[in-house]
Amino acid sequence: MFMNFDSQSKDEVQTLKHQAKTSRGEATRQKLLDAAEEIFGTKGYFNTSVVDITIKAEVAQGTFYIYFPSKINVFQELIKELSHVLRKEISQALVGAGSRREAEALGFATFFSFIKEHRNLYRLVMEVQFVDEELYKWYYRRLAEGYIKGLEAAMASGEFRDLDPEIVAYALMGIAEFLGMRWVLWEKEDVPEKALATAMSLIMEGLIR
Amino acid sequence: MFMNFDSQSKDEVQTLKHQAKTSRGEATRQKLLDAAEEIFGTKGYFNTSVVDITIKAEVAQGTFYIYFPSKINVFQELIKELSHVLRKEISQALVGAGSRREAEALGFATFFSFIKEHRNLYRLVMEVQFVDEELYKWYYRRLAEGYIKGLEAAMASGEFRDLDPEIVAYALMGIAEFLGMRWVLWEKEDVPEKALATAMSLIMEGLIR
Amino acid sequence: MFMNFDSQSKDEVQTLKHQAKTSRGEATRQKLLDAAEEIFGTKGYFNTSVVDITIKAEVAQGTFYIYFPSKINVFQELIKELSHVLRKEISQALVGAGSRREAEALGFATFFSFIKEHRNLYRLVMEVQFVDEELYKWYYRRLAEGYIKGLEAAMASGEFRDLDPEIVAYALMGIAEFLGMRWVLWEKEDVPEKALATAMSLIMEGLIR
Amino acid sequence: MFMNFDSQSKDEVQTLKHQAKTSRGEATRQKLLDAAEEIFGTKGYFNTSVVDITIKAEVAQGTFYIYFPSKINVFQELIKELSHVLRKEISQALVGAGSRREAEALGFATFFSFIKEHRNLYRLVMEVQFVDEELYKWYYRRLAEGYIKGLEAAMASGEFRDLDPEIVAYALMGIAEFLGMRWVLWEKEDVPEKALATAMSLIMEGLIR
DNA sequence: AATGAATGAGAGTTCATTCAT
DNA sequence: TATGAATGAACTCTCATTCAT
Repeated sequence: MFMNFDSQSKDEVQTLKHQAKTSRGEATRQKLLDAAEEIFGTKGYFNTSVVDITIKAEVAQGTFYIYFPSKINVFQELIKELSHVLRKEISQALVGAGSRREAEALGFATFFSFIKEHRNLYRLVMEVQFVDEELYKWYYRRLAEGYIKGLEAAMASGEFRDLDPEIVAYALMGIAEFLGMRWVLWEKEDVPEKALATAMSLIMEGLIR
Repeated sequence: MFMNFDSQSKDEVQTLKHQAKTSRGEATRQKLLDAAEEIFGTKGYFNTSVVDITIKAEVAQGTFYIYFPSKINVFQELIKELSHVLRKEISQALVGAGSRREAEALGFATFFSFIKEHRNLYRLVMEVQFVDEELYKWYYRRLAEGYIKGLEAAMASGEFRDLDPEIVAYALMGIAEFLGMRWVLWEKEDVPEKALATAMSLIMEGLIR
Repeated sequence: MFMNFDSQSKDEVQTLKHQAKTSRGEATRQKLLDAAEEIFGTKGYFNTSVVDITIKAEVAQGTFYIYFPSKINVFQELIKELSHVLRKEISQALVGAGSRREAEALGFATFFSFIKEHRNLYRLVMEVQFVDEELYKWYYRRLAEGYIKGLEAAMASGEFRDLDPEIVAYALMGIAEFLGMRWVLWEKEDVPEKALATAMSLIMEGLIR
Repeated sequence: MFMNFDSQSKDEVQTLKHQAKTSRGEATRQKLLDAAEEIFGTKGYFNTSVVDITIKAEVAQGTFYIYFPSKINVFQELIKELSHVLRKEISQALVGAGSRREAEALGFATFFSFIKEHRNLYRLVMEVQFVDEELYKWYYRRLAEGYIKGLEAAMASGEFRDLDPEIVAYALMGIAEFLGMRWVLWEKEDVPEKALATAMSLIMEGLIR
């Protein structure tokens, strides 16, 4: 299902406020983004103050507002980037998939390693709904799109049964998120092979014709 | 899997601060809880202020602290109650289930109608992790327990294949939450029959021996 | 011209935020208003901070916002009250005027003694245009109304020549303000008899038929 | 009274910080002054930020401080220039005046056309008192001086009655400002002929012997 | 001469909580 | 039991000014 994942869709993250004009500026901007990612991810959006971010980034408070018009703006930017990178990584991972089954497994595995890598930031996704509801829906719809395309193709080719691809997509995202939450976010370890295998066998029976 | 859901487990909600002694007091306390449920659910924990709650409840600011020691405390209480009621409703729904399949479907359906009923409050669950991480894990572990018991029984009886019940439990919860999010919370309507059927057919193939 | 000054017009100053419910609250509110009058009047709107006001009023910062929704709001309230009191004082002063000439002189004198009394606050009027342009025009239009009515009556009765009353009203207000500025605000003393007499003789020749 | 208006008085505007040495520098300086005039005039001193000015002038923030030591300094410079130009225009206008009456009318008319031309900037005068009280008094005293000289001459020659020239000067300035405010600043049009005529007839009766 | 990044003090405002009645 | 006034720390954001290039 991950196969036709949109790799080339253009949801470029826009820098609304400031495209740093010097390399020094660009470095500062990046420091702020990194700091924001870490602290937002650790404490959540509402428990994070702009001061926290600037302290972590080792710049003055005012500097923050040179690069971002508001606290919510960095947050949105991070979520958009998260969405972008996640989908890119998945679509790249699927390139080399030989069989369907392999593709499915690769998709799950990539997702798990992604949230392991971006553990902190990933927790934020669930908080987005309280910060910016539209962005929240956007995130999941975007993610679902990739699944849906892959599912449609598999159904068209006859490999998968005919089921409503959107419903299946949300079910699959749910499985991925919950296994990721339970083993990656809580246990801070890789999702065990067994979990992956179990999930695969669970779904495949239902999908493969 | 919902079958042996613990209906009698004792996670009694404790009122740390105040067990209202008069009926007038009890009424006030309930007004505050109702107001909190509505506003927390609508705006989220961090966007809600204690004043909001007292205004909605039509009492003075100070009254809040007669019944609850802090803002976070009401929140925790609501989540605990949510957890309690949800699990109770599910276990009750499963009582009359004849076959396994029916039990599964009933479990899903009950969950969906529950979050439809408590739409606002339910969104909160995702915010819990940023308010009280332990409570967050407690919530899902508790919910998972019910699933696990049911699954173990079904596996023991030979109806379900032998799979790790915890893994399957989290997968099932993920499916339920995501379909609920997509069709109940976003669409504000019942999860369509089709979604339920799709989910069932998807899973059952993988589960039933 | 001051004669028919509207004494009964109802431009009651509304307390938008808070009608203090206890006498203690009312006292605090008044302390804040007094402090605001003094400090705004001394340093101007923009040079005054809310902290300045609360320090002067000997209350905590937050207390300010119990009684006023914002800094600009107290300011507006003060200006409205200023307008109200000024016009009331003038109209009351004119009650006992026997002749026209006396009425004119009384009007000027009352105005001068008013701005002497409210020296600080009065300077604010000129700053209003940068804070709330509409309020600024409202203030002068309201003041002009009183003049206009008196002038119209005097013209109708034949005592004054027929001139455009609005033009004359603004001319008279200009004279009053500038003499007040020069001798009351700058010199911090009464406008000398001489100035009053000079102004009167200057105008009367032009007005009296 | 406008007649002997000091055209040659030396209140040269000093650039404390920087007398631009190159023509390029001079151009930049002028761009900043123009931008400051426009923005100060539109939004007032306190609502204007240095950044606003530099953006309007299309230069970098730092550039501002090459030419002006501080925000307040440009403001003062603009007010001084305003004072200078206003008085120069009036005195030039009076050169060709044949009779007294004509001179008076010309003075008023010039003032009105001046504030129409410099509408935005002129509003600033009223804000000066909160920015730099001394400058404020200086402005009006300087303006009054011109009036006073003219009045004294007219009184000496016997055309005008003997009245305190300073008092009359402030009265005249008051009339001019208020008619200007009401019809030029608020209505954004010329002071109507009628207003001018009314003002003239009002005053002349009182002045002419 | 000019740029634009950086600073940090201070602004207005909110709000969980406590206190006095 | 209930009220509503009071607190003060913390928050987001602005801005005059300085610095490095």
